[in-house]
Amino acid sequence: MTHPAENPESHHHKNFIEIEVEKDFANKESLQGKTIQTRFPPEPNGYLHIGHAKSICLNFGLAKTYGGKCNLRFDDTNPSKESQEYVDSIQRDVRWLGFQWDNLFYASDYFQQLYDWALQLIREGHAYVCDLSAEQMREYRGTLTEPGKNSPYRDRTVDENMDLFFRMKSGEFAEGTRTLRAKIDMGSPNFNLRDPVLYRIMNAHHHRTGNDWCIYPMYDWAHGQSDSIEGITHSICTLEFENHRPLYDWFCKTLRIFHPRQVEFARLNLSYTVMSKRKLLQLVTEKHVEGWDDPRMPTISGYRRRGYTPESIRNFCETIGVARFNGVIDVLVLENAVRDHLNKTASRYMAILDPVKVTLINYPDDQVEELEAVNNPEDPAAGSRKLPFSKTLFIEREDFMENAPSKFFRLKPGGEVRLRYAYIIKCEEVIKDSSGKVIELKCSYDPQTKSGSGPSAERKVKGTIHWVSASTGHCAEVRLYDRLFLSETPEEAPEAKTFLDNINPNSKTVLHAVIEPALAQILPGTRVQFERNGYYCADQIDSKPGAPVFNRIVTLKDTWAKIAAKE
RNA sequence: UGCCCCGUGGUGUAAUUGGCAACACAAGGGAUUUUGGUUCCUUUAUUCUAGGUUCGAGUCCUAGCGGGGUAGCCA
Repeated sequence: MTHPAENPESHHHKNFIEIEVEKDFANKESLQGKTIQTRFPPEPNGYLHIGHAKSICLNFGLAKTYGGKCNLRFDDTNPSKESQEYVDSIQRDVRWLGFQWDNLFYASDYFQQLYDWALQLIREGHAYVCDLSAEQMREYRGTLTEPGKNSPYRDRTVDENMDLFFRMKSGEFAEGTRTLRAKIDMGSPNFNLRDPVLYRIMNAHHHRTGNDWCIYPMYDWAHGQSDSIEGITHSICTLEFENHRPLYDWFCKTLRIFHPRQVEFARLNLSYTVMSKRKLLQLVTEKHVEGWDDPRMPTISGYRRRGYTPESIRNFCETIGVARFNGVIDVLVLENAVRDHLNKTASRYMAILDPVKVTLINYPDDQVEELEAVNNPEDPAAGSRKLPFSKTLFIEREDFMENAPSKFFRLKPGGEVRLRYAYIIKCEEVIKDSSGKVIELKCSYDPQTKSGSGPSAERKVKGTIHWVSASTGHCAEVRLYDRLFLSETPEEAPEAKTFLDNINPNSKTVLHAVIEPALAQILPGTRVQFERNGYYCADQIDSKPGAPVFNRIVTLKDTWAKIAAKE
């Protein structure tokens, strides 16, 4: 047992699981001389989401903190919902998050052992074959207030059970006609102990075992024993399995096998986000989004495509902590985590999303200047680049206001503003089309104020705006993503509505921006900041050489929007 | 309605054996700034309720209230 490594990069305070783990290794006889062994146990029936990231960080983090090991184990006991595509995507996502498993296992690796253990249970009088239909079984199970009734098949002899179970395995019976059940207590206040089903008959092709089996173990029967086989010391799972713990313990005890400790924690809930795998699947299959990796999806692959960094997701998981209280985390916390990381690492560029033309009336017609621009003020090592400047430019439409409030520090008629890394300009004339829309601003520039050219350039004006030279600018597709749901709690839909009714119809906006030349050469996957606007990622799939397509990762904080909203 | 779990600023998480309730984010105010970004300073605000044990309770006990989970041959 080693002690948690001093980690200077985080102000980590121990969560309750770490405290329990430390206590266990200090006190439990069975753990002496051992190191922690955890596992991340996804079912390959969908893509991983941000909630899984919490579990991944926890399980791999625990192993790392205490010098132990963490396995990746696929809980593949229900072939009707699982596939190799999901297995592959899960491995990719775990690696991308920055974790490497010590062993790769599948619950299906243990099907034979599980079967043998079932035989042991039958032999020792702890399991029986039951002929009740699913509906009958429900009736026999009882209700919240009434105990269940014993199945009429509960007292079959060992020989009869052995024979029937063997024939179940041999494919002699139709799906749904028989189950193998543990013989525990139909009167238990805990439903999980009312003779739970261990095996059901399923004539399904399994992505790994093919057609070897036609009986498949239930979660409860497979999970704890898989943990036991792998020597898992701490089996971390979410709160909804809390009521299963007595059963988990019963199996280990009755089978007399290594007994891991199940510890439950609260799953992640994010505001404005759905986290249920079933609902995420529905969004994909019904085409409300463009796939599992749609940048609006809370999947790991969605965040990756969107441009989130693994570091920011790990930091997020660290920030939110681990507890047994079921709360909701504000998505802002996640967004802040990316901003925080990207602020330090992303190079800045000029891009105009909604251009308006600016003509500098006193600037020489054919002159082009190469201006020096800092790539990242937070990181001197990022260096600088040249920015072409000329008579005709584009600025952001929202950086000009004809009747501006006093606190508006950008361009207005007769007003001055600095063009970042360039000159101070003054708006002399506003040109509009017949509909009244501003189409051009005629401005003068002050030649004394060229950035970095000495004391005369130090003149202060209230605002600085970004710009792109018209002659050298490129055009690029930009996708603006907003939250997928309008409701803070999308799963809570009013009567006769579903979470789909809470979808934000404007969660994706595609536009064409004017970008500075350097930005046009950016490699797919690169994350950049569009100055004064937000962080963007050159899409890995749709970008072409010299023609990047940008996904907005997250906007910059916008204090002005807050001020303007107050007016 | 049974059983299990959980209640600490607006949100999330801390608080050695019971010993000055703290950290982050959010919100407000200010400073700096050639990004209304970043950074820095600062303010507001917390133990669900009622009893009990104790010199002393967020922590222990009892009751109440509130929230969540649970009646798949899903995981």
